[in-house]
Amino acid sequence: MTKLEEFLSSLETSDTPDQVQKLVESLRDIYGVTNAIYHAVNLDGAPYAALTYSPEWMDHYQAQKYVQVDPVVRGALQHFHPMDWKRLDWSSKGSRSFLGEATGAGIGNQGLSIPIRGPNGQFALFTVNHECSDREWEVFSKEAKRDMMLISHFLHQQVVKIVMPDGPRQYERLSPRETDTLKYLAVGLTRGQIAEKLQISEHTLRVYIDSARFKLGALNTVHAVATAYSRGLITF
Amino acid sequence: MTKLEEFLSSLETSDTPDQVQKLVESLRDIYGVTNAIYHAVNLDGAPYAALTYSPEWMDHYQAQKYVQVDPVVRGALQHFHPMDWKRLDWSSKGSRSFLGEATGAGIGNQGLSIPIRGPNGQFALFTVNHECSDREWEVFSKEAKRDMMLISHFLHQQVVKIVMPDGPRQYERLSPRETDTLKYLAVGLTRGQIAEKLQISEHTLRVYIDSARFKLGALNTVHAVATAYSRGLITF
DNA sequence: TGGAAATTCCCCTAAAATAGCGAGGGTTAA
DNA sequence: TTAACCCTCGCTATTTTAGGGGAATTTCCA
Repeated sequence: MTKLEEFLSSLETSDTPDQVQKLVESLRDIYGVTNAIYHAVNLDGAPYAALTYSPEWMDHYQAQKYVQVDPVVRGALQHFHPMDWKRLDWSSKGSRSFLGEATGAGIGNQGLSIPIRGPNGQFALFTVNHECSDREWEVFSKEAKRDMMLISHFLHQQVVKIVMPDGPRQYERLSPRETDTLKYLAVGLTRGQIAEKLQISEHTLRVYIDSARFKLGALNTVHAVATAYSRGLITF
Repeated sequence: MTKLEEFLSSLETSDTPDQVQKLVESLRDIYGVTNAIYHAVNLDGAPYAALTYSPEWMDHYQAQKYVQVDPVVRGALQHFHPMDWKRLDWSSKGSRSFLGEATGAGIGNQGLSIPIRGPNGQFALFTVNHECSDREWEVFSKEAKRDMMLISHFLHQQVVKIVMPDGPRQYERLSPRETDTLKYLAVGLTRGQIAEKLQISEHTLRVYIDSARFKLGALNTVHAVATAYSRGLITF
C-alpha cells in the first residue's frame, strides 16, 4: 500500500472537522514533513483550516495580518501549479520580516504550496513544509509532488462535503439574455452600449439587470455581476 | 513505464499548439478511449481547444450554440471533482436533443470531465469519453481517474506556458484600502455603507474606487470589481 | 533623505441605478 | 389549456454613483 493510498483510505472515513485535523497530522507523519496545512479561504462564506502549526504562531500570524504580506498566499492567488517556496518572491520588506519570524516559529525552510480553486469562488491552499537541505528537499519534492496534488484535491473535496453536506446549492438559472447582460456589464460596457450590442432598447436591458439581480438575490448591479461570476454563471 | 509517465514525458516536449493536438490524440490512443478533449474557455481572453472530435461535429456544436445547453459544461462550472457523465442532469429538453445528436456523431456514451480552474479567471475542461458498457467504464474509471486528474492539470499548465510564455502578467498591486473597498463593493454594499464600515468619508472612499479602477485598467466600477475578482485580488 | 505612494478630505454636474406603474406576444412544461 | 417564464417596449420619479476637478497629510521604499 503506497503512502498515497494509505492517506486516501483514511480520508474517506473522516467526516468531522476533528477527524480532518487528525488527518492532516497523519499526513505530516506519513510523508515525514515538518508541517502540513490546509486552509480554505471561502467555504460557504466562512474560512476553514486544518494544520499542524502551533496555536501561538497562528495567533501571531493573524494579529500581524501576515496574510497580506505572506508571499505564499500572494503567489497562490496568481499561480496554478504547485509552488516551491524557493521560487517565490521574498523581496519586499514585509515578506522578509515575515520570513524571519516564520523560521523562528519552527516552520520549515522548504515548502510546497498548492492552490485549489473550486466553484462559487472557493479558494484553498494546501501546503507541506519541511526543515531540511536543498538536496533532500529536491528528492522529496520530486517523489511526492504528484501525491500532494492529488491529496490537495481530495482533501478539499472532503472538506467541502463536510462543510456543505447538501452539495452544491441549486441556484436559479439565468436566462440567456440575463447572462449576456451580466457578461457585458462585467467587461465594463454601459447600459447603452449593451442595449445596442444586443439590439434591444435600453429599457429592456434594464429589465434583464433587474431580473438577474432578483434571481441572484443581489443587492445591486455590482453585487449581481460579482455573484454571477463567483457562481460560474458567466466567464470572461 | 506507466501510461501516465508515457504521456507526461511527451508532454514536456510539446511546445506548439500542433504538438498539443498530437498529444491529445496520443492520449486517446494510450488510454484506449474514443475521444479526448481539452478546452480552455479563457486564456488571455481567447479560447483554446485540442480535441479528437470531428470538425463537422465541432461546427455543428458551435452553430447550434450547444455550449449553452451542454450539461457537461454547465456541470463543470458548478463542480470541483471529476464528473462522470452518468451523474449529470440530462433532464432538460435542450440537453436531451443535444444528447441525441452527440451519440449520433460518434461520441462515446460514457465520459469523465474534469474542470480546471486557474488564476485570472482561467477555466478549462478536460474530458475523455468512450463507447462501452457501464461495467467496462467502471473499471476504466477506477483505474484511470487519478491519472486523468493529473493529466488535466499538467496539460493545462503546458498550454498556459505555450499561450502565455511570459508567465503570469505582473499586474499592479492594489493597496489594502483599495482591496477592502472592492471587496465590500462586490458583496453589494453601497459607498455610504462602506465608508461607514471603514470609518472614512464617502469622498475618500471614492478616491479608492477611482484609483483601483485606474490600476486595473477598468472602464467603470462594475468592471473593476469583476476584474479584481478574476485576478484573485479579492475573494468572497 | 527625497520622491513616490497611500491615505484622507472637499465641490460639482451628468449619468446611471433603483423603484414603481404599465402592456403584449412567444415558448414551454405541467 | 393554463400557468410560468422569456423577450420586448413604454412612462415617471428619486436616489446614488461616476467621473471631472483640486489638495493636504503620512508612510514607505530606494
